[in-house]
Amino acid sequence: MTGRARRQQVIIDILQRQPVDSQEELRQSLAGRGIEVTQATLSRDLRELGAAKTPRGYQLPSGTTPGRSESARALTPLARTMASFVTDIQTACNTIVLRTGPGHAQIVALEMDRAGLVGVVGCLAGDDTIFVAVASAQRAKELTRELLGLAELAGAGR
Amino acid sequence: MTGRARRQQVIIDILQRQPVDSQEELRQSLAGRGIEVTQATLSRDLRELGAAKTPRGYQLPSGTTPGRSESARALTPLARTMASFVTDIQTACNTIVLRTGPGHAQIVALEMDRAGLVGVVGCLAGDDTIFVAVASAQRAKELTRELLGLAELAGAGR
DNA sequence: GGTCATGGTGCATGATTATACGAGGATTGC
DNA sequence: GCAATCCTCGTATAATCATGCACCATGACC
Repeated sequence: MTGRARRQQVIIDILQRQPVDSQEELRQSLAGRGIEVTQATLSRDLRELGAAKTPRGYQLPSGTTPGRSESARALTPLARTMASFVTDIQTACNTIVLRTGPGHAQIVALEMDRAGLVGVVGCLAGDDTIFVAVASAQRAKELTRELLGLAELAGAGR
Repeated sequence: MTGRARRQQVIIDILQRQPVDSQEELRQSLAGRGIEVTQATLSRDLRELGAAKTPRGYQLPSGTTPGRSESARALTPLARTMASFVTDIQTACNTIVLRTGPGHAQIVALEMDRAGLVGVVGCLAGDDTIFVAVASAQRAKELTRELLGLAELAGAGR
């Protein structure tokens, strides 16, 4: 009985790393980390966390932070840039769209290019928007989660 | 008489006015406005709109706007701009690409942003080209048709 | 210790949402 | 016209989620 708080912390971590489309899927991910609970408990946890079920999986409300536990990666230039300028990230099939403040898209795109993110086919930046073409929809999903983390946005829309 | 687009506009309107906790509740609100459909249809509509089910009811993704209340759809700024500057429209999966005369892309993209088209995740304009990322390939198709109409291009794309 | 209140959980089940399938209408090409 | 196609939607049902209830553990209090 490691505790509810800890479990919810792990749930946050999982949701930020990978797309989760159902509570059953989440249950299995938790089991993989040695935490076994029923779907009913997850239903309660997700409500308490304020998680939303979107067509692209469960999303945490913005402001939810991962327990610095495992996500403690030193801040890369990309992370700093993203956290500073990116205001929103959305996925659509195999394309990721990032929004920034006016005039900042170029800077962010430059850093993304330098970072050499796996699966990224190319970036195209305007004034406040960046399109990222990704090799596959699947990879786009994953990448979006990662980028949301870097940008410290936690949840996508609203 | 494509009730679908109209219905989705009404759904957006309802979701922005009052909390809706279930599709059944939404169904009743729609019925109150004279639109009668089944829960299955709403499930599809909500997915296309990208709506998320949160502990506080259904939420629309940021950027979704109420859209012209159908009646005022006569000659919008978007329609005028599109008809004036857009020379070609093509769809690729979930991305729509519009071509304009040299230097006109920015103007058109600006109007598209203002229009708050349903399903549009973001626009990016160069000099004579505009990329539009759409939430789904399905929605991209529909939107392309609508845009072709606005641009008075008949069957340009495809 | 005994009793009570509180919080967290599983189980079973009700409520809600998603989807496979097919019908009906519109459009296109012949 | 007629067949082929594409859309949209309802029906039926599967899949998923929420919750009433009971149980157990813990801690406060007598």
